[in-house]
Amino acid sequence: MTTKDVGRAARRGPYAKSEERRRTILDAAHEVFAAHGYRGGSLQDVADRVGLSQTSLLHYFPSKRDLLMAVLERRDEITGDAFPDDMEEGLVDSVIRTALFNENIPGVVELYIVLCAESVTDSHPGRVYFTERFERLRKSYALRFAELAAQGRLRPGVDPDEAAMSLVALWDGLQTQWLLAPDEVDVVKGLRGYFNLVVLPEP
Amino acid sequence: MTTKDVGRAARRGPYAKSEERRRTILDAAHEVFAAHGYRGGSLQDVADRVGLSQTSLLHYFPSKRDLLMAVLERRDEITGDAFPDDMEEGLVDSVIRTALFNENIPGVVELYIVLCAESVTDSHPGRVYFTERFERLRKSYALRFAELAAQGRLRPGVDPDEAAMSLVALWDGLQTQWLLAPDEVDVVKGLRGYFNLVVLPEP
DNA sequence: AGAAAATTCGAGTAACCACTCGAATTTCAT
DNA sequence: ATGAAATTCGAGTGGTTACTCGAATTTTCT
Repeated sequence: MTTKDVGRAARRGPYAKSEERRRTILDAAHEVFAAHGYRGGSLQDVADRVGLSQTSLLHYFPSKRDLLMAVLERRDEITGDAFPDDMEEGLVDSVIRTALFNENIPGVVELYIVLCAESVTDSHPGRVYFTERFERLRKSYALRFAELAAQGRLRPGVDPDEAAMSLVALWDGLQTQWLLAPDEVDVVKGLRGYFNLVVLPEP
Repeated sequence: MTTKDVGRAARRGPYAKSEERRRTILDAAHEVFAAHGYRGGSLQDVADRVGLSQTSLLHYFPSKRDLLMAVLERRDEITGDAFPDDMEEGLVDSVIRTALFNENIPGVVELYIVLCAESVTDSHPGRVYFTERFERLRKSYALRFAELAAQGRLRPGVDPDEAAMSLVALWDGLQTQWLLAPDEVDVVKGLRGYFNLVVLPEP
């Protein structure tokens, strides 16, 4: 007996392919929620894409809400959102690089934009996630802007907290417009324009 | 016979209370779509709020899609969105005034933010509305920024088109964050900050 | 090999969805 | 007042939803 033998319960871990299954399910759910939103997307649709019965899907994620939360967590892993504090890179370069990268993954952007706005509706399971995410982002960016200010590289009169809030807002808003009119809206251009206004060139 | 008498068809207009009914239905639908989104909101919910059967509701708006379109049209009427070109007032004052007004009507803002993002999903009936709205807004603001530029009141190096795009994006993004954290986010403050960066004070 | 746990699924549930149909009731111009 | 149109609704229709249950199958550990 390798496990605690209380009674006869011999707990066994998940089987070999389990983790991979979970990942393919999450990828499918990512697509579905991006294309139809949380309320508009169905478990059946997700199951079909994986080639699994809906019942089996529910074996891995016991409810639709759980599936959504797992998708959001996975999104953080993919985009490395959990570690935005790579202090090696400057704020500006970091943001622009990410924005450039996002141009190649409209699906991820779509998921984010769609679920974010949907989460402000009544009792949406993603609400806490996005509220906390925004708080975290604002704090993180405010810190970076404050550092720039300490180096005299922030335009006088600009408040780091306000700049952080505005940067997040601008970025999201640009992405929304970009999704609706990819040929007319340039996210990176908009962000560069804002940085040019707010942060001064190195001395 | 006051009408064309082809055959015996005697068309009669809607009854007296019809228009008022339509308006109360639209108000209820506005609430429902704001609270649950288009896909998440149900005709039954709307009908219940009006105190009408679902069938009667469908007499006024023959489909859910029609109801949504009517709600969006009504939104334009309420906010006077159809006439953004009140040239008497400056761009800055006009935007700030509207933003201040919006603080008192979170429901209208919520409807806008929720449906806008939802409209980027597959075959959403509101997609055309929002795409065109953004185009119109960008063009209108670009014109106003260009006017400021002609007066030497636009910061050198700022492109009017880009400023218009960014203003719309910033505004929407701020509203989203405001809905999720009303006490921490100040839409007007953010907009003022942007204007301070972009437009120069009068000579 | 044997047994238990993990995985799969078919069938079903109860609720809800947008929408239709046919018929009753109310309004209103004549 | 009367007849036709506008309005209302009850009762369905076919479909989908998330989710449950019980049982069969597959994997893995001993």
